[in-house]
Amino acid sequence: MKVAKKKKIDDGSAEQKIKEAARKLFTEKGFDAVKTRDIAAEAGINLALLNYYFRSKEKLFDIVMVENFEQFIQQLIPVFGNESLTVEERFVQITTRYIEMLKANPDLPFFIMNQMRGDSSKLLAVREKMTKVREAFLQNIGKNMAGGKVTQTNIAHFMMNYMGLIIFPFIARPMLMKVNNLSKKEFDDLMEERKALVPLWLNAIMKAK
Amino acid sequence: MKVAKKKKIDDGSAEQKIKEAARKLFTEKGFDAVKTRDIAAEAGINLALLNYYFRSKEKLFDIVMVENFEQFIQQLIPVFGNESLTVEERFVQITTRYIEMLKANPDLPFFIMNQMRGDSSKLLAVREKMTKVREAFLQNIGKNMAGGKVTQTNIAHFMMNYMGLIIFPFIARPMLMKVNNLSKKEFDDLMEERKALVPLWLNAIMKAK
DNA sequence: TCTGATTTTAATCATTTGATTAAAAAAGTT
DNA sequence: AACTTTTTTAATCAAATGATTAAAATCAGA
Repeated sequence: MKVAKKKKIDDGSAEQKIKEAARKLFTEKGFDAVKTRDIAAEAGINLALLNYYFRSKEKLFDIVMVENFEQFIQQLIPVFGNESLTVEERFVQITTRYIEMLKANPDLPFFIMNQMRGDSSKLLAVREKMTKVREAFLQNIGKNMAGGKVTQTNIAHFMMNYMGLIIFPFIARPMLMKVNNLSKKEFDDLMEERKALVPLWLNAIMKAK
Repeated sequence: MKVAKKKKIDDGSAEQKIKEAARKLFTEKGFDAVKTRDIAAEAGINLALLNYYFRSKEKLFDIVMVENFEQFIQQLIPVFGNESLTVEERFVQITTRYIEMLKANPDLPFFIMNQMRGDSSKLLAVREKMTKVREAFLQNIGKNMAGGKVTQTNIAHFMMNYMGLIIFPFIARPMLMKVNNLSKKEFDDLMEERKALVPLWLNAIMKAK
């Protein structure tokens, strides 16, 4: 009677476990830094299973990437298009939602920025989504702009500022936590504050000069 | 006098060429994505030379990293400490200098952020520099703050905002260029504009609410 | 020019890493 | 149970990769 009990506590299918492990590691460290054996270990499965289910490391990564891009962009469009809200309300709502999402996925922005460098061949799948985001911005910043009219330049600066205020803290999170001696909770509290502050600041920026 | 002519066009010693190639590639793509053979090829030298001069890929990377960190921080301290300038003037000058430097080294911020994640063992060499930056900020934002007094929270938010406005565009540069269809020159022109705009915006933010 | 040190090269090694294979184990069907 | 299919494993492969070595080329000083 050797393996009478056989620990089959199997939380979730192997396929699912692999995908989750891959998502965690890839998002955290990027494609090159993660080895297939790391993923197998993290998922607690045999290395061969990875190739059995996903054919290759790259295929697995692609899946993770598309999902991550979706999550990164997802939240923006619906709110921006909501006609029953004033533009200002939209920005408050977007900011709140977005920071909320980022608190749960703090490594996401860095992952995205990392992908946007490197080979753009993979980005075909997400290119149209990017365009949509730009259009959403375009239709929402017109009346708030200082001069009153929207230019190419305006839009670019605005995106940089808005995304910078929301996203940058998460990209720089490890540095900010080290430099300012912040615990994870303290960092999250700061982000919580920014839900209300960023729209305020953004308004001040647009009115400035 | 044998080798009077000898094609010794040799721009720089092999050691220098290796370091430059390494700096370029590591800064662009990170440690894992760059292979020692890539560096050798880029430098136009034999692979063994890399190990002859620098012992290992990691040693070479460490050199590049420390130099990059120096460049990243360098410019801040002297200006922040300049007593002959008003605080506002300091921010204008820092912003201008910093954007100038980043235009010449657009991949630097991403490299730095990338290093701050990952193993913090290597960061011991740059830790004190980080602390200095924080102190410099601390001594320069007091009087401009809305409430008049500086708190832990204030500093952190301020760093996020200021660095976000200056640095984030360079981190998101590939994305911003794709989404907004910007040429390299157009991007640089935007950055040029921000030299004057960021201090303005920053002021507006601090006064806001 | 000769000699010894330095620099560079080609060839090779050992490990890592992504992937495959053949077979065992488990689950499902009749 | 008998079998068929699906899932999982251990063993192994081939290529990529960081590193080393011994010898060749170059250089510096007499």
